[in-house]
Amino acid sequence: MAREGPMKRRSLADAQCPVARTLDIVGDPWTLLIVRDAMWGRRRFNEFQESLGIPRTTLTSRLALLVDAGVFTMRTYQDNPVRHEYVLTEKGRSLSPVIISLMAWGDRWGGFDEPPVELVDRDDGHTVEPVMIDRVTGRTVEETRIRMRRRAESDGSADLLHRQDQ
Amino acid sequence: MAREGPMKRRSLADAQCPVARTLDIVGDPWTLLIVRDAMWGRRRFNEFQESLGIPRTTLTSRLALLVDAGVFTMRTYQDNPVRHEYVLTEKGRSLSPVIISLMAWGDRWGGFDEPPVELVDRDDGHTVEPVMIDRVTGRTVEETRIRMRRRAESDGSADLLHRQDQ
DNA sequence: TCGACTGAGTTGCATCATTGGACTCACTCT
DNA sequence: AGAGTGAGTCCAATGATGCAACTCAGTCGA
Repeated sequence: MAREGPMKRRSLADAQCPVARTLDIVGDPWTLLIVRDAMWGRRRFNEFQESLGIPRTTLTSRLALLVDAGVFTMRTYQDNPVRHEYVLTEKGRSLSPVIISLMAWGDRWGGFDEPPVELVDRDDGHTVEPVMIDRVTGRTVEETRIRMRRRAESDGSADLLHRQDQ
Repeated sequence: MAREGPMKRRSLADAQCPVARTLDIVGDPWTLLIVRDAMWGRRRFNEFQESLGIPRTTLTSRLALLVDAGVFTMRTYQDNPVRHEYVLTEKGRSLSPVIISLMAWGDRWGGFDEPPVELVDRDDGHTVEPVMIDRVTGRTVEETRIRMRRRAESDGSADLLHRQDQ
């Protein structure tokens, strides 16, 4: 039976879930590492390529997608031959909570003896301890019993992340 | 020139970066959606499959990896035929800050008119506003000028996420 | 009691994306 | 002049993803 049309990777760009839409952009194994590297200050093709060991072809397509999605801007810093660097936009910089929570999880569960990276305040040098809290109560998200509620379609509501086992 | 050895997808399981180690587990397009679904209370194969529209083969391998990584536990709720459900472990539940920051980013940049999902406190019903702060100063991560410092190897230090353009 | 259905997969195959390696092009440095 | 560099592109091979159909052990409804 002839299959018709290409088998495209599903796109979540128009999903109703904000998590899905985000993952449509950053939900592949490389993208968030590139963003992390950019936050470390890297901005050139070869810097990313060497630091990550990512295949050049993959990096090319990844960067194109990210520029397209508005996470990076391409700035030409030299013509002839044309060379550009990739700088995070405001949209890209605001991924920092994502990166930081991934880092925190890795620190806790990654099997390190001690966290290999620490965050320090650039001004006074103290060690930053990132936590996600509820701005309203000031309590951490982990200690709050959170329920997700769907707004439109007005039907769903479910408990989030508290043990549902028996 | 004969290529030798299979061309395996690179593994970041032993990377020195906690972000990389985390992405080695959850850095594919489906995994975090499965975890999100589990936080919504889903636990059975078909619940995930229908809700996500994920191919069954992919779901099978994804769940196996996640059980293997300790993010889910498999609990048999019926023998003959054997049926199990997938429940988040403590390790899995502690991915909530990741999911929540992805959601926050999607709400802000996903092009929604209004956030389609909201988080409410299950006890008193108020709308939870998740923010990532520095526990030390209480300021948000976005307003803090953060520098990353590598611990071991003791060489690296770089600014994080503040505009490096000109 | 027979047939339809369900849940949780497995099997088969087609197509897509990622890899690793080599090649290009337009300079620049020694 | 020759080597090096930065940023890619081109290619073939392999692994991952996608779709459809099949299985197997029961359960439901008529």
